[in-house]
Amino acid sequence: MSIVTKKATISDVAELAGVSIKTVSRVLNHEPRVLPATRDRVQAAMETLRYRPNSSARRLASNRTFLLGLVYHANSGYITRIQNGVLEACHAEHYDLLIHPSATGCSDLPEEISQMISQPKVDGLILTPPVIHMTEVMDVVARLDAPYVAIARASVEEDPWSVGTNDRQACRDMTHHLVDLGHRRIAFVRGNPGHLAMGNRFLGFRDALAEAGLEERTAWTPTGDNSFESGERIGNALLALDPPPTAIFCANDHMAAGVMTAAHRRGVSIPGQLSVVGFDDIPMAGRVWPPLTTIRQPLGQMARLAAQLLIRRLRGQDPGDEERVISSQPVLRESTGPAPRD
Amino acid sequence: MSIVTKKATISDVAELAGVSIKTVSRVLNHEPRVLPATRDRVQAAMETLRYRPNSSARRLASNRTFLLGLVYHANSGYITRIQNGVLEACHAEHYDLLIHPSATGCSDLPEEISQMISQPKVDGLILTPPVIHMTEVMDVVARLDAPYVAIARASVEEDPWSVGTNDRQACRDMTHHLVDLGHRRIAFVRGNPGHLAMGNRFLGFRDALAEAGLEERTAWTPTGDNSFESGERIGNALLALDPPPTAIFCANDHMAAGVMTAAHRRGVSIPGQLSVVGFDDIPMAGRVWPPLTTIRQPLGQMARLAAQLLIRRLRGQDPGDEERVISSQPVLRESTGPAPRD
DNA sequence: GGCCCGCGTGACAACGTTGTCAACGTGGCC
DNA sequence: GGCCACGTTGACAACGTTGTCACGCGGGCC
Repeated sequence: MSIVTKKATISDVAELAGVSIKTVSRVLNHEPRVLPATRDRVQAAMETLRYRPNSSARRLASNRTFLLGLVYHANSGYITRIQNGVLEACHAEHYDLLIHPSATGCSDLPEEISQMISQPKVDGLILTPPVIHMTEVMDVVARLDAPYVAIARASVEEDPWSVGTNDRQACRDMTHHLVDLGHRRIAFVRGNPGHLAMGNRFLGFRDALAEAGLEERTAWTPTGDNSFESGERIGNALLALDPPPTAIFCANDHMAAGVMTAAHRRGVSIPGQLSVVGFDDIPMAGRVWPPLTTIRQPLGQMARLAAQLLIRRLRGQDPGDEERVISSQPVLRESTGPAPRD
Repeated sequence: MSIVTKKATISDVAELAGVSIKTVSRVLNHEPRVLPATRDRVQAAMETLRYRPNSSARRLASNRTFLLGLVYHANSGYITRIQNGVLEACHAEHYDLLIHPSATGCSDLPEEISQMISQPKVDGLILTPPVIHMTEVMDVVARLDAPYVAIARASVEEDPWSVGTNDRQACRDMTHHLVDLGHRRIAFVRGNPGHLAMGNRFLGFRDALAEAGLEERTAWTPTGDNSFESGERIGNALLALDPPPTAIFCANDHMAAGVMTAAHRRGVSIPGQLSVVGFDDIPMAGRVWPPLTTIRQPLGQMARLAAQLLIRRLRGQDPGDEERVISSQPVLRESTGPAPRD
């Protein structure tokens, strides 16, 4: 028995199984025209020799890379969950993942993407906000006819190669929940204007406001930039109003955390004097004080589905009729409560 | 002028530059024996044709992958910063990154790593805690003689292919800071026992305690598992003691956040009645209430250095004499203050 | 019975680079 | 002047797979 076994190659397998190299290749690639008996013999031989296909050779010969590219903004904060979801799907389909963060103000992103596709370094791209809202990027993708799937683009209806969530409906429901708790002075901190899913969240808020017969005031719908800092700044401004809102709904959790910090600094008690709501359910949401009521965006599921869709696309299949909108669910914690009596 | 230009290949460049394919290859790989004039001509030709080397062909011919593998635990929470640091270094050296999360209880990690190396899918591995503390994993790595660099292994001295931080010294300093604030009843929440860097943090705490002439009590040095939940549980237990500690130093920020939540629930004011300190400076640390005093672990820098080291290793070079211990720095925020008078 | 078609298989040429080795020219040294 | 060493270059064969096409064989159809 040999201690050092040289790496088995496809022709070793072919020889042992008594077939040609090509037939082994067919088995490897699950091609249909192979006799079951032959297939078994080949598979047994692969097992015996512990054969693993050489990915570099496959890449060169097939002109594919078996890699998906994940393009995201370097400090998005959500990336871990997305990445994990994508990896699950990749693993199941024997793809690997190449990750490509884009730094802020990195003007060469289109060029870099162009190279990833045409080099080729990846077979397809998974695009996340805010990258999907950068027109230069989407132009390049379209020009190269690069296979992609977008996560959390504005509307899933317009682009069959995208997955999203029901931002609008979820925010409408949550707003009604606040109304039911007795709140009448409800503020909404809007997110980054370029980010279309954020726009949908605001629309859901307005839907509910209109349905509840509440007036929408400009002073109560300020716009942040999705950051904690903007939340803190805007929270301060809102709480300085007279009368101040009794509930502040933020388009994401980071801004909600900022609002909570502003409230704490001003000695405003949560939820006694002020209810705060976020969106996303980032890991931090349940770990701040008080635990934040929010809406859980199923990023992991969305990402997994996105990767599956992309692989379908790479195989030349249809998007399929699977639901591409995955519901976000309310998570009621302790940052919300009945409206204070005036 | 052609709209659709077929992808330029190395022989196109060779033809245009009037040299052989091999010479172009030499220029591409920065081999020394090329006349400057020739080099310039080739580079000009590459520029003209917008030539990009085909990574699949390079991989096959050179038996390298130009990929580094990042192995980490799926819900480590620190991964984003590490990943970004690694990517910076990769980008500079024209490497790409393959990420490989390991789920809890995934017993096949050794097998998967073995395949990554021998397939080959990656040229080398960057290993992070807790993976570096799994003996089965490290056995496989050693057996395959796989090039790797470890991040935050126990001691950098023992393994030249590792980077770390000064956990012990930083914790010693922070403990002295608490003593200077007048604290005498200081608890320390220890981290996951298998995680050696966590052990060093505790040692630093003990150093300072001894230096300050304070007694170490078993009841005040409980052990958690690095999670928020364990921090909350242990915080509750510590605050139920009589007398309770006036300061709680946690081996990481997640547990510190748990302790803060326990304190809030019991109506214990921070920092009025209790000072809380963490370690890591995760993004959340500055965004909880009150903002957490902690120690910033330079994960990004460590990761960048790790990737650079790995690439050196892949080139057959020495580790070099660059400092492989990057200092963690105290970050004084609002969760710490003078000890309450009894 | 001849024809055609489809299934299972194999021979052979790609794929675009890098590694090996040999060839060439130039200059220094005996 | 002949020889060797060295710096520069090229011809050619790898690298391990997949794509293309052709082949043989059996069965159904007229």
